[in-house]
Amino acid sequence: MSQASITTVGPYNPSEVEAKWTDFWFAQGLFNLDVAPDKPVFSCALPPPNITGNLHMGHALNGTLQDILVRWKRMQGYNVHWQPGTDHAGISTQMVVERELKKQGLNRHELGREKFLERCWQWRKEYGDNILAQYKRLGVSFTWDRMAFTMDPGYVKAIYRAFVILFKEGYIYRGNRVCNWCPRCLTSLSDLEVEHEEEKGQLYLIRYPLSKESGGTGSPQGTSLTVATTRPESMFGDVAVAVNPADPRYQSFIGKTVLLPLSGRPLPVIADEYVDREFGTGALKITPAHDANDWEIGQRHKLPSPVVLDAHAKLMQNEYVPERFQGQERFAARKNIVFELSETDYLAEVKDYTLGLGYCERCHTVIEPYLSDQWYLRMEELAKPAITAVEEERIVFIPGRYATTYLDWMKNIRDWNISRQLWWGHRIPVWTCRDCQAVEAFEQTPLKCPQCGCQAMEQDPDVLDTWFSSALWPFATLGWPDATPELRTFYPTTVLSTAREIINLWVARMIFSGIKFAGTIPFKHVLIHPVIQTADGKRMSKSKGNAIDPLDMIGKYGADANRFWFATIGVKGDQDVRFREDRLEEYKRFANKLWNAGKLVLDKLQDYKPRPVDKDKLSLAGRWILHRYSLLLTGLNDELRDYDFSEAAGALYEFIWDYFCDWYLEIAKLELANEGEDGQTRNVLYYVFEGLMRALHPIMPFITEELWDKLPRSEYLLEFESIMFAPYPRGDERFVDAKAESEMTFLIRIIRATRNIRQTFNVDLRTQAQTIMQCADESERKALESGRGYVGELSRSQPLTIVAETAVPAMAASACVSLTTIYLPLGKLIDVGKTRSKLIQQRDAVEKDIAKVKQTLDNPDFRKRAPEDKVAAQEAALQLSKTQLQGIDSQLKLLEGT
RNA sequence: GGGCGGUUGGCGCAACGGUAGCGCACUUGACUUACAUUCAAGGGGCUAUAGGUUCGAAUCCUAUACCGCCCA
Repeated sequence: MSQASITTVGPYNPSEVEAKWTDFWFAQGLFNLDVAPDKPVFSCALPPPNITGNLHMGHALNGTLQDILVRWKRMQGYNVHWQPGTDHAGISTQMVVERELKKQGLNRHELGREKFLERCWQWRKEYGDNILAQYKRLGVSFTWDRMAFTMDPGYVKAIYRAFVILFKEGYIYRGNRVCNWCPRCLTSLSDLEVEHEEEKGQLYLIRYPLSKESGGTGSPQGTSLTVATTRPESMFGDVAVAVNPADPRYQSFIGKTVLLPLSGRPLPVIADEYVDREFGTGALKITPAHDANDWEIGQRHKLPSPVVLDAHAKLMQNEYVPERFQGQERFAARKNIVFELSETDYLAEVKDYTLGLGYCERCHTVIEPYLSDQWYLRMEELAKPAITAVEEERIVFIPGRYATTYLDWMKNIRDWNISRQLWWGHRIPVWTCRDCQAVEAFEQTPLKCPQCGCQAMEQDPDVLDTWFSSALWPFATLGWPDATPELRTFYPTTVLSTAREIINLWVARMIFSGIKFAGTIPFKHVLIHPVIQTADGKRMSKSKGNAIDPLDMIGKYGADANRFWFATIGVKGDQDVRFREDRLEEYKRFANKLWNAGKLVLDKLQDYKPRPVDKDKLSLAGRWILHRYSLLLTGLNDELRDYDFSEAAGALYEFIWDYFCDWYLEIAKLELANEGEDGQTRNVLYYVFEGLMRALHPIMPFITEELWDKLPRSEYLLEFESIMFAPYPRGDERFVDAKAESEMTFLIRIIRATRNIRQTFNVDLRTQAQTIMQCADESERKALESGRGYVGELSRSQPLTIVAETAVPAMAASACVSLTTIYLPLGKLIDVGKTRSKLIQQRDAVEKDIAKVKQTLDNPDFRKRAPEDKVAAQEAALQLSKTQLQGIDSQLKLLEGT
């Protein structure tokens, strides 16, 4: 684009600039993949967002952090690939499509499987890429031409390959057991898709009378065993009552028979260690088909497991359920059953009780434990290498504490239910022969039964858990199982950045899948970013209506400002961060500040041709800013390497605003007005500002691209089509200059102290005022002399006298900085009382310092045990404070004379 | 029940064993030729509580309290 200075007035307008560069980047195809084999590789895979989803704060934060790394590495000359794409999200998508259907008065069963899937695909086409367009607004530099979807043909191939491998090796098996069932979604769920919450409920104490055969009366008035349950509606599925074998209360019951209330069915009383004697009455009804723990007990005691609740959680029509309750929904049934129990004297007591309930993660329906056939993945063997990979730190979590989260789960791993009773997803590639009952997995639809050769093969109706497919994401997107150049180049990926809630759900599964299928770990570093909460520390949720839409914020403050905020969050701080709009306001102002600095710089660099800085001809301010700048760059590269995003952002903010704008630019204006041929100011100005744009670019890509585009550029830099390919700057050792640092810091303090005096006495900063600086210390005085120009101008001290000793002027206001005393002979402007209180305030502060340092130094153990340099530092501090105190005292004494 | 994180000026956060900083808010002054989305100056904190380690603790250890997250 063109070189031009900025002529606009008024504040920076991010939306205009951001739209312009988005268009440019895409029009030029700058984000397309380039498999350059000779460059070092940096790759990462975006956690594929759900096709039903919209960009939320977590996505925006995570996307920004990855983009910062990607842009930084790209500028460092790496061969970069950032895999984008979306996830078909079985349950969620099916839910939204069903909701759409419902509006039209339809349901999926009326429509049929094939038609329903067409609707899903239609939905995917219409809305599936919404979120990617939203990501675009954030400025993320995905490898856009490698967009993937978990139902792309190539991806599907990977899934079926993986499944068949696992099946043939015996890792996948059919299991009939109690699983988590959502009666609304009508599917099973894995343990991780169930949310546990506590709720106030009731504990029902029900009498199970001892049968006549066992010596009871068979009625609730006679001898009975009182069992405690939170779920009376499941009682018709009871097959036993269990007590703890060591419980003295129930010894006599063991082996006897009790009768199931309302039904009369006899139940054995069994003894099992599992029963907690403290819970309820210590007697537990056993319902194997409707409780996971009861299932275990039932198995141990070889008990039957009658099913009494159907897939919709309604009481079944079978011989176990009394007719009058059949077809009742579980919660209605509970009410009715409890009512009848109390009417018939079976109900002993109802207690308030806080119970832990499982809810479907997607639709928040209470989970029903349900006995059914499901496909399970045997986990123990698969988990082993995935555990050692993290234990041996071949995979490192950042922050490190999340390795514990992962390891705890992996070490207690249970088999994974991978089948879902859904239609949208990857249909389980297992066929059963209707003739010979052979069961086999195939990558492609089999033509005939491999056993008997008949053609009556029937595919399993269920689909795979979505996480089974996303577990393959880092390599399936690169072409696995084929040995593509992309797979060879970009696998394993460098880093994965994601939210902590999916460490087990997704990260863990990618790790064992990567090791199993791609032969090695899928990534080296796992970044876990914080959760963004509402301003009052609540979880953002669309249904609660308290979620902040990042696109609104981008519209209001600009993508750059939002990105900067995300960078300040980083991954190393708290595990939760509160959303505060004033932070965005702050970074919008920061962008504006930078923009205006750019305006000034461009104005001063009109007709400028880039030239190297002549180090020997630098002014103090030039040396100082180059020193600061070099430290900044060295720090930035270290911080980004260590994933210290917030440190990097903070350093840039401080450098740009506090050093570059507040001090250097002000001084540069003075120097430019006065300097001659050899003057280095424009060289420094250019060198620092141009590099600064590159340094900031990964965090704020838009504004930096715009300003950099307008800057004059050397032949070398002109070769780059965009700042995103220009080299990331590095600190230059030659510019490190501790002396410039200390001198400039001293001068800044002098200027501030002088301004302070003037403000105290209402001396307008626009008028010049006579100032005397007295300093007996030679090196300090020399620094003052060399900075005379800056001090005089920036504190409006004219004429400025610098002396070793002076007779103190009458009626002067004063202040001490280090070993220097500043006097402003203000004559009648002086308010003696004010001056004195000001001095006393300073004196108090210095005395406090002295007291503290003295306390340390007077401690003999300190001198004995503390390292020498610490002792010396304390002594030096004491000396300095003492000198300052003398200065202040002598001024106070003079004041008494006036 | 187990694990983890947090508690620092009014608010949100830094400070990674050596005299507690930043932003917002607040007070005062200034439309100074890049910027009032700005500039200048200022006030405000015995770092949740109780012990301990150390010459020295916001920082390390142990309890307690409260807030929050994850797993069962």
